[in-house]
Amino acid sequence: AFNFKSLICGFCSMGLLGKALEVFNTMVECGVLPGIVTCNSLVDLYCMEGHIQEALQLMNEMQNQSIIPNSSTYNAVINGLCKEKTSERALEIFPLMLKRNVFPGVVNYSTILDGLAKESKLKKALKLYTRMLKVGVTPDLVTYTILINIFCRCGRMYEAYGLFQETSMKGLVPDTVSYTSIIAGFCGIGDMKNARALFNEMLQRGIEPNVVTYTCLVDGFCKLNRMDLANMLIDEMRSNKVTPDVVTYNVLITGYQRLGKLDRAHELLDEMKEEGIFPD
RNA sequence: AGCCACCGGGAGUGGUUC
Repeated sequence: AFNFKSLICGFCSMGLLGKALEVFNTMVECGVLPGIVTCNSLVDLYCMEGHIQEALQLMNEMQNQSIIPNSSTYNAVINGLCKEKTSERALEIFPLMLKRNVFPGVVNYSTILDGLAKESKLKKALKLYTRMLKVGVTPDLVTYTILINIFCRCGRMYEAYGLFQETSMKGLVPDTVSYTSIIAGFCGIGDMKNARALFNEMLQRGIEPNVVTYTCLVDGFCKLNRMDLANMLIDEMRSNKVTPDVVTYNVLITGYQRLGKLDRAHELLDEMKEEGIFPD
Protein backbone atom coordinates (compact mmCIF):
# COMPACT_ATOMS: atom_id res chain seq x y z
CA ALA A 1 0.00 0.00 0.00
CA PHE A 2 2.83 2.34 0.84
CA ASN A 3 4.51 1.70 -2.47
CA PHE A 4 1.28 2.38 -4.31
CA LYS A 5 0.97 5.65 -2.47
CA SER A 6 4.45 6.91 -3.23
CA LEU A 7 4.15 5.80 -6.85
CA ILE A 8 0.87 7.59 -7.34
CA CYS A 9 1.90 10.72 -5.48
CA GLY A 10 5.14 10.71 -7.42
CA PHE A 11 3.40 10.49 -10.78
CA CYS A 12 0.94 13.14 -9.66
CA SER A 13 3.64 15.64 -8.74
CA MET A 14 5.26 15.02 -12.11
CA GLY A 15 1.94 15.70 -13.79
CA LEU A 16 1.70 12.20 -15.22
CA LEU A 17 -2.02 11.69 -14.92
CA GLY A 18 -2.10 8.61 -17.14
CA LYS A 19 0.55 6.77 -15.14
CA ALA A 20 -0.97 7.79 -11.83
CA LEU A 21 -4.38 6.52 -12.87
CA GLU A 22 -2.89 3.28 -14.10
CA VAL A 23 -1.29 2.56 -10.74
CA PHE A 24 -4.41 3.77 -8.96
CA ASN A 25 -6.61 1.33 -10.86
CA THR A 26 -4.19 -1.54 -10.30
CA MET A 27 -4.21 -0.71 -6.64
CA VAL A 28 -7.99 -0.73 -6.41
CA GLU A 29 -8.14 -3.99 -8.40
CA CYS A 30 -5.76 -5.52 -5.90
CA GLY A 31 -8.28 -4.62 -3.24
CA VAL A 32 -6.11 -2.01 -1.59
CA LEU A 33 -8.04 1.05 -0.51
CA PRO A 34 -6.24 4.30 -1.22
CA GLY A 35 -5.71 6.77 1.60
CA ILE A 36 -6.89 10.33 1.68
CA VAL A 37 -3.48 11.71 0.67
CA THR A 38 -3.30 9.51 -2.40
CA CYS A 39 -6.80 10.53 -3.43
CA ASN A 40 -6.05 14.19 -2.85
CA SER A 41 -3.03 14.02 -5.11
CA LEU A 42 -5.18 12.59 -7.87
CA VAL A 43 -7.94 15.14 -7.35
CA ASP A 44 -5.33 17.88 -7.46
CA LEU A 45 -3.83 16.58 -10.68
CA TYR A 46 -7.24 16.31 -12.32
CA CYS A 47 -7.95 19.90 -11.38
CA MET A 48 -4.59 21.23 -12.49
CA GLU A 49 -5.31 19.83 -15.93
CA GLY A 50 -8.73 21.36 -15.96
CA HIS A 51 -10.71 18.15 -15.46
CA ILE A 52 -12.92 19.47 -12.69
CA GLN A 53 -15.77 17.12 -13.53
CA GLU A 54 -13.58 14.04 -13.20
CA ALA A 55 -12.26 15.39 -9.92
CA LEU A 56 -15.77 15.79 -8.54
CA GLN A 57 -16.61 12.29 -9.72
CA LEU A 58 -13.60 10.88 -7.93
CA MET A 59 -14.67 12.75 -4.81
CA ASN A 60 -18.10 11.17 -5.00
CA GLU A 61 -16.46 7.80 -5.32
CA MET A 62 -14.27 8.61 -2.32
CA GLN A 63 -17.33 9.49 -0.29
CA ASN A 64 -18.91 6.15 -1.24
CA GLN A 65 -15.79 4.34 -0.10
CA SER A 66 -15.78 6.24 3.18
CA ILE A 67 -12.66 8.15 2.24
CA ILE A 68 -14.13 11.45 3.24
CA PRO A 69 -12.86 14.43 1.25
CA ASN A 70 -11.34 17.02 3.56
CA SER A 71 -10.63 20.71 3.10
CA SER A 72 -7.45 19.82 1.20
CA THR A 73 -9.46 17.82 -1.30
CA TYR A 74 -11.95 20.62 -1.78
CA ASN A 75 -9.16 23.12 -2.10
CA ALA A 76 -7.72 21.27 -5.05
CA VAL A 77 -11.02 21.89 -6.82
CA ILE A 78 -11.20 25.47 -5.65
CA ASN A 79 -7.68 26.09 -6.86
CA GLY A 80 -8.44 24.49 -10.20
CA LEU A 81 -11.39 26.80 -10.72
CA CYS A 82 -9.34 29.81 -9.68
CA LYS A 83 -6.54 28.92 -12.08
CA GLU A 84 -9.14 28.77 -14.84
CA LYS A 85 -10.07 32.31 -13.86
CA THR A 86 -13.49 31.29 -12.64
CA SER A 87 -13.04 32.16 -8.99
CA GLU A 88 -16.68 32.95 -8.61
CA ARG A 89 -17.49 29.35 -9.40
CA ALA A 90 -14.95 28.44 -6.76
CA LEU A 91 -17.08 30.31 -4.25
CA GLU A 92 -19.86 27.86 -5.02
CA ILE A 93 -17.75 25.07 -3.57
CA PHE A 94 -18.24 26.45 -0.06
CA PRO A 95 -21.90 25.42 0.15
CA LEU A 96 -20.94 21.93 -1.06
CA MET A 97 -18.40 21.67 1.71
CA LEU A 98 -20.82 22.86 4.35
CA LYS A 99 -23.40 20.36 3.16
CA ARG A 100 -20.90 17.65 4.01
CA ASN A 101 -19.82 19.26 7.24
CA VAL A 102 -16.40 20.28 6.02
CA PHE A 103 -15.75 23.82 7.13
CA PRO A 104 -13.86 26.16 4.83
CA GLY A 105 -10.60 27.13 6.51
CA VAL A 106 -7.98 29.76 6.03
CA VAL A 107 -6.42 28.00 3.03
CA ASN A 108 -9.74 27.76 1.23
CA TYR A 109 -10.52 31.42 1.79
CA SER A 110 -7.02 32.48 0.81
CA THR A 111 -7.10 30.50 -2.40
CA ILE A 112 -10.26 32.21 -3.58
CA LEU A 113 -9.06 35.57 -2.32
CA ASP A 114 -6.03 35.25 -4.55
CA GLY A 115 -8.12 33.99 -7.45
CA LEU A 116 -10.47 36.97 -7.28
CA ALA A 117 -7.51 39.33 -6.95
CA LYS A 118 -5.90 37.92 -10.06
CA GLU A 119 -9.10 38.47 -11.97
CA SER A 120 -8.97 42.07 -10.74
CA LYS A 121 -12.19 41.61 -8.77
CA LEU A 122 -10.89 43.64 -5.90
CA LYS A 123 -14.21 44.58 -4.39
CA LYS A 124 -15.30 40.95 -4.30
CA ALA A 125 -11.96 39.94 -2.87
CA LEU A 126 -12.15 42.43 -0.04
CA LYS A 127 -15.74 41.43 0.59
CA LEU A 128 -14.64 37.82 0.92
CA TYR A 129 -11.93 38.90 3.33
CA THR A 130 -14.51 40.65 5.50
CA ARG A 131 -16.71 37.58 5.39
CA MET A 132 -13.79 35.42 6.38
CA LEU A 133 -13.12 37.54 9.44
CA LYS A 134 -16.80 37.58 10.28
CA VAL A 135 -17.05 33.79 10.39
CA GLY A 136 -14.02 33.68 12.63
CA VAL A 137 -11.38 32.34 10.26
CA THR A 138 -8.02 33.82 11.22
CA PRO A 139 -5.85 35.11 8.38
CA ASP A 140 -2.33 33.70 8.27
CA LEU A 141 0.88 34.91 6.64
CA VAL A 142 -0.19 33.74 3.19
CA THR A 143 -3.54 35.53 3.49
CA TYR A 144 -1.76 38.76 4.37
CA THR A 145 0.69 38.30 1.53
CA ILE A 146 -2.19 37.92 -0.90
CA LEU A 147 -3.78 41.10 0.44
CA ILE A 148 -0.47 42.96 0.30
CA ASN A 149 -0.11 41.97 -3.33
CA ILE A 150 -3.59 43.21 -4.12
CA PHE A 151 -2.58 46.71 -3.04
CA CYS A 152 0.94 46.46 -4.48
CA ARG A 153 -0.39 45.64 -7.93
CA CYS A 154 -2.29 48.89 -8.09
CA GLY A 155 0.46 50.94 -6.52
CA ARG A 156 -1.41 51.57 -3.27
CA MET A 157 1.67 51.18 -1.14
CA TYR A 158 0.21 53.01 1.84
CA GLU A 159 -2.36 50.26 2.30
CA ALA A 160 0.08 47.53 1.34
CA TYR A 161 2.61 48.65 3.89
CA GLY A 162 -0.07 49.00 6.53
CA LEU A 163 -0.98 45.36 6.01
CA PHE A 164 2.66 44.38 6.04
CA GLN A 165 3.01 45.95 9.47
CA GLU A 166 -0.24 44.42 10.62
CA THR A 167 1.28 41.02 9.83
CA SER A 168 3.98 41.49 12.44
CA MET A 169 1.56 43.03 14.91
CA LYS A 170 -0.51 39.87 14.71
CA GLY A 171 2.54 37.89 15.74
CA LEU A 172 3.15 36.47 12.29
CA VAL A 173 6.73 36.38 11.08
CA PRO A 174 7.21 37.65 7.52
CA ASP A 175 9.12 35.28 5.27
CA THR A 176 11.00 35.61 2.01
CA VAL A 177 7.82 35.70 -0.05
CA SER A 178 6.07 38.38 1.98
CA TYR A 179 9.17 40.59 2.04
CA THR A 180 9.62 40.07 -1.68
CA SER A 181 6.01 41.09 -2.26
CA ILE A 182 6.27 44.39 -0.44
CA ILE A 183 9.69 45.10 -1.95
CA ALA A 184 8.30 44.40 -5.43
CA GLY A 185 5.49 46.84 -4.66
CA PHE A 186 7.86 49.67 -3.88
CA CYS A 187 10.01 48.81 -6.90
CA GLY A 188 6.89 48.95 -9.04
CA ILE A 189 6.30 52.60 -8.20
CA GLY A 190 9.99 53.42 -8.53
CA ASP A 191 10.45 53.98 -4.81
CA MET A 192 13.82 52.30 -4.53
CA LYS A 193 14.59 54.01 -1.25
CA ASN A 194 11.87 52.14 0.59
CA ALA A 195 12.53 49.00 -1.43
CA ARG A 196 16.15 49.03 -0.37
CA ALA A 197 15.27 49.85 3.24
CA LEU A 198 12.98 46.85 3.44
CA PHE A 199 15.59 44.71 1.79
CA ASN A 200 18.11 45.74 4.45
CA GLU A 201 15.55 45.10 7.18
CA MET A 202 15.03 41.65 5.76
CA LEU A 203 18.74 40.89 5.89
CA GLN A 204 18.96 42.21 9.42
CA ARG A 205 16.20 39.89 10.52
CA GLY A 206 17.96 36.95 8.96
CA ILE A 207 15.31 36.33 6.32
CA GLU A 208 17.10 35.14 3.19
CA PRO A 209 16.42 36.96 -0.05
CA ASN A 210 16.30 34.65 -3.05
CA VAL A 211 16.61 35.10 -6.78
CA VAL A 212 13.10 36.56 -7.01
CA THR A 213 13.82 39.18 -4.35
CA TYR A 214 16.99 40.33 -6.09
CA THR A 215 15.34 40.32 -9.49
CA CYS A 216 12.58 42.65 -8.28
CA LEU A 217 15.18 45.13 -7.12
CA VAL A 218 17.26 44.80 -10.27
CA ASP A 219 14.14 45.41 -12.35
CA GLY A 220 13.31 48.48 -10.29
CA PHE A 221 16.72 49.99 -11.01
CA CYS A 222 16.63 49.01 -14.69
CA LYS A 223 13.30 50.75 -15.18
CA LEU A 224 14.82 53.91 -13.75
CA ASN A 225 17.68 53.47 -16.23
CA ARG A 226 20.09 52.91 -13.37
CA MET A 227 22.05 50.06 -14.87
CA ASP A 228 24.94 50.94 -12.60
CA LEU A 229 22.92 50.22 -9.48
CA ALA A 230 21.35 47.18 -11.11
CA ASN A 231 24.79 45.72 -11.74
CA MET A 232 25.89 46.48 -8.20
CA LEU A 233 22.98 44.38 -7.01
CA ILE A 234 23.96 41.56 -9.32
CA ASP A 235 27.40 41.56 -7.70
CA GLU A 236 25.85 41.66 -4.25
CA MET A 237 23.60 38.82 -5.25
CA ARG A 238 26.43 36.64 -6.45
CA SER A 239 28.47 37.29 -3.34
CA ASN A 240 25.48 36.10 -1.33
CA LYS A 241 25.54 32.89 -3.36
CA VAL A 242 22.33 33.59 -5.22
CA THR A 243 22.55 32.84 -8.95
CA PRO A 244 20.71 34.93 -11.53
CA ASP A 245 18.16 32.98 -13.55
CA VAL A 246 16.41 33.47 -16.89
CA VAL A 247 14.17 36.18 -15.52
CA THR A 248 17.05 38.11 -13.99
CA TYR A 249 18.87 38.09 -17.31
CA ASN A 250 15.71 39.03 -19.13
CA VAL A 251 15.35 42.07 -16.88
CA LEU A 252 18.93 43.17 -17.52
CA ILE A 253 18.78 42.55 -21.26
CA THR A 254 15.53 44.48 -21.55
CA GLY A 255 17.10 47.27 -19.56
CA TYR A 256 20.01 47.61 -21.95
CA GLN A 257 17.70 47.37 -24.95
CA ARG A 258 15.66 50.27 -23.61
CA LEU A 259 18.84 52.34 -23.54
CA GLY A 260 19.80 51.24 -27.04
CA LYS A 261 22.86 49.41 -25.73
CA LEU A 262 22.36 46.39 -27.90
CA ASP A 263 25.99 45.32 -27.64
CA ARG A 264 25.68 44.94 -23.87
CA ALA A 265 22.43 43.06 -24.37
CA HIS A 266 24.12 40.56 -26.66
CA GLU A 267 27.05 40.15 -24.31
CA LEU A 268 24.62 39.22 -21.58
CA LEU A 269 22.93 36.68 -23.81
CA ASP A 270 26.28 35.00 -24.35
CA GLU A 271 27.11 35.14 -20.65
CA MET A 272 23.80 33.51 -19.96
CA LYS A 273 24.54 30.61 -22.30
CA GLU A 274 27.95 30.19 -20.69
CA GLU A 275 26.23 29.74 -17.37
CA GLY A 276 23.98 27.13 -18.90
CA ILE A 277 20.83 29.23 -18.70
CA PHE A 278 18.73 29.16 -21.84
CA PRO A 279 15.96 31.54 -22.82
CA ASP A 280 12.59 29.90 -23.35
C1' A B 1 -4.94 9.91 23.23
C1' G B 2 -0.32 12.97 22.34
C1' C B 3 3.60 13.99 18.80
C1' C B 4 5.72 13.56 13.73
C1' A B 5 5.50 12.83 8.27
C1' C B 6 2.88 12.92 3.49
C1' C B 7 -1.62 15.89 -0.21
C1' G B 8 -4.34 21.98 -1.03
C1' G B 9 -3.30 28.66 -1.03
C1' G B 10 1.06 33.72 -1.64
C1' A B 11 6.29 36.98 -4.73
C1' G B 12 9.80 38.83 -10.16
C1' U B 13 10.90 40.17 -16.51
C1' G B 14 9.69 39.91 -21.28
C1' G B 15 7.45 37.24 -25.50
C1' U B 16 3.08 35.04 -27.68
C1' U B 17 -2.91 33.97 -28.92
C1' C B 18 -7.58 36.92 -29.35
